[in-house]
Amino acid sequence: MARAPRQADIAAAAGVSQTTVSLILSGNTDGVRLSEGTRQRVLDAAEELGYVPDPVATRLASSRNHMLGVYTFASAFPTDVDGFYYPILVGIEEEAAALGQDLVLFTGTGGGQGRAHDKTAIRRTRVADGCLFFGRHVPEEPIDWLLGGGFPLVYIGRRDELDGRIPFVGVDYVAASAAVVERLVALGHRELRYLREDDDAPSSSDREKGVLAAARKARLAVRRIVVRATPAEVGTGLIARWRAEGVTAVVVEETDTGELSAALLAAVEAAGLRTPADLSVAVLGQPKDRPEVSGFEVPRRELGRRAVRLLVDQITASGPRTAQQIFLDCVPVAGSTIGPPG
Amino acid sequence: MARAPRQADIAAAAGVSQTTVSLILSGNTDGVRLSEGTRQRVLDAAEELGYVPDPVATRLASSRNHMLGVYTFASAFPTDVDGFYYPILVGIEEEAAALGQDLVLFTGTGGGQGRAHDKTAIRRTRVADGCLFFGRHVPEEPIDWLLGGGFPLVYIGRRDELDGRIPFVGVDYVAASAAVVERLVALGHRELRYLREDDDAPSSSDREKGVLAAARKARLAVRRIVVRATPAEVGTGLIARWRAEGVTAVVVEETDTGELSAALLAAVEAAGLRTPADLSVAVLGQPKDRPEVSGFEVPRRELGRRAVRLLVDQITASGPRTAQQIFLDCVPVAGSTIGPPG
DNA sequence: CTGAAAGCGCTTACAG
DNA sequence: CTGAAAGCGCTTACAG
Repeated sequence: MARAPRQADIAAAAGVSQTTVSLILSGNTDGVRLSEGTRQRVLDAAEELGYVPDPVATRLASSRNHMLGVYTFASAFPTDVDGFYYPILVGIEEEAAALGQDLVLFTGTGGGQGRAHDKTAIRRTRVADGCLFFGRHVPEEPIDWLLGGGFPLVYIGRRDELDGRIPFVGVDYVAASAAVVERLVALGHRELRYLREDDDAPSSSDREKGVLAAARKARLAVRRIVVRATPAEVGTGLIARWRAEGVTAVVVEETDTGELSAALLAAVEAAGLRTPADLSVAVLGQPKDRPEVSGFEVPRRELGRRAVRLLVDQITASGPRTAQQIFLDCVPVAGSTIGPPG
Repeated sequence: MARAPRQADIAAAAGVSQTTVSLILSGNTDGVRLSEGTRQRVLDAAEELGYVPDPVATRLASSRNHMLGVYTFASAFPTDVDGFYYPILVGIEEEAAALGQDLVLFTGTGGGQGRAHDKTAIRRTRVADGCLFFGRHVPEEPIDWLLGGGFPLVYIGRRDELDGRIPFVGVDYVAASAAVVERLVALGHRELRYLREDDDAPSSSDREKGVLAAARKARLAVRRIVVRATPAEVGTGLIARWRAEGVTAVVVEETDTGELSAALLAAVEAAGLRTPADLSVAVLGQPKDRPEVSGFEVPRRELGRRAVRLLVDQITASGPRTAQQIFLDCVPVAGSTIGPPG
């Protein structure tokens, strides 16, 4: 195959030095004056030869290649929870395109022999100018290593590992969850439950925090509010017990799989209850294809866009960067599954 | 922060040359013998200093960067037809991971001022070792340019532009469509229609070819079989006319948007007809979330996987490459919307 | 068995 | 206004 043209080839064609080609093509004309004729000759030759800068060489020499990494700890295109991550990716692509950045998807996690493999794969992200990360956990060592080396990175989702030094764009689940409980309280509910999965991701504990804060503020009995369960454990038995306890409203978390909220809604139906007449149900998030369910909408697309912007900010920032942590607000969804206690 | 250690630092610490360090660390010991003592000293020093190879430099020096480009003419993460492209991307990612390749998503098309922009953006794909393309059209000039330069590329979907020199992985719509018609004929249908969009993409004309071939072979009257229509034109009026003409079965193409098949199924229902009792309906493809519809399944995930494999083959092939064109078979979906003519 | 040297394709001082 | 040179951190012939 014919080799890709280099700056040297353009230089030969235009009768100038390779340095001049570099200066002209990179637009790096600070304090440098070049004759318009030379400029045009070089640009024409570049066009003629179909020149495309080699990003690897560019990067080695200057440390900018207009590529943003996207590191997902599982799969960038998950087959099970596609509905959840997809909008984030859409946002990332939109904003990257708008800012003239290409995206590098690191697939390294596929081979997967655990931690050791992660380490190598994560370090590979350095081929890009910076990298977006998402996943439920933070592999502290390699991330610390990247951070220590001044490598720009942004997490999607709140993270408090590494002494809060990880920049991220997260969702304000605390406020959104509290707002849902406040609405229920305003409707007159006094006995409610918060159903969550038994997994301590920040998004889960933030929701719990919001729920409890709002409950305390309304002086509700808080002791029995939080109920941890797997989707399999959610059935008519649980519903019956709650009814016996005088529960009039249930709030359930929505995770990436959406299984818990689906299980609850199914159990309520199986128990022959109507919402909100017999029981108010709100989801902390928005279940797929169920716009009638009360809760809130996570701004996923915006999450992707903001993460890209924060990352590019970091890359182009000149001074020492301070960890930036951004929270986005959720949009309340009125829905029709909550109402005054029956 | 202290600069990340380089091979030179290890060399200094171990009292050897940088070359030796490179040889030992890269395990590149073909025909080279190193004393075990030196080896151990170098490895210890590397460990001690926390050495990690710089991926950028490694790639510059070894001229392969293990990155595959993915060029979509619209958006890699489309917001409207996500269900269609997503499985292809899943397949691409899976196979890329299996082969140790990262993916570069070229987002350049977002800025979009038509052809000129395409050209630049497409040329940029050369930053990767090779590139996958998909989209309904082929921008001949830049693709020809890439091909001429020996740049490895693979299209997803059959292409016959550029004198058939474009390597691709396509779907055998001809055979799959013919098989559907053969099934209908075997059931006893003699008067059928093929409903297609008014757009001449290869995937549409291939379907038509298969339908007509099977119809001719069964000696059906072929003149009125093909009906071109937009989704908006498909309503109860059309159904009524077909009924009046004695039509007992309708075959409809499934495109990326799925609008045409959805419109037909809706019209049939609106006309108060049952399938297959009153009318047999088959879709050439598989409508989303309607597993009961008869037709065939396009192996989209496999399409992605095979495209990646073909691309990597091209990249690693040493001799002159010949254009490779691969067709994948569809999987018939029995479904329950076709039966003997009522 | 190991080192000096050239080169991957760029950028960036530094000289003219 | 433009060029020669060094350097980014590696790999890979080529000498000893």
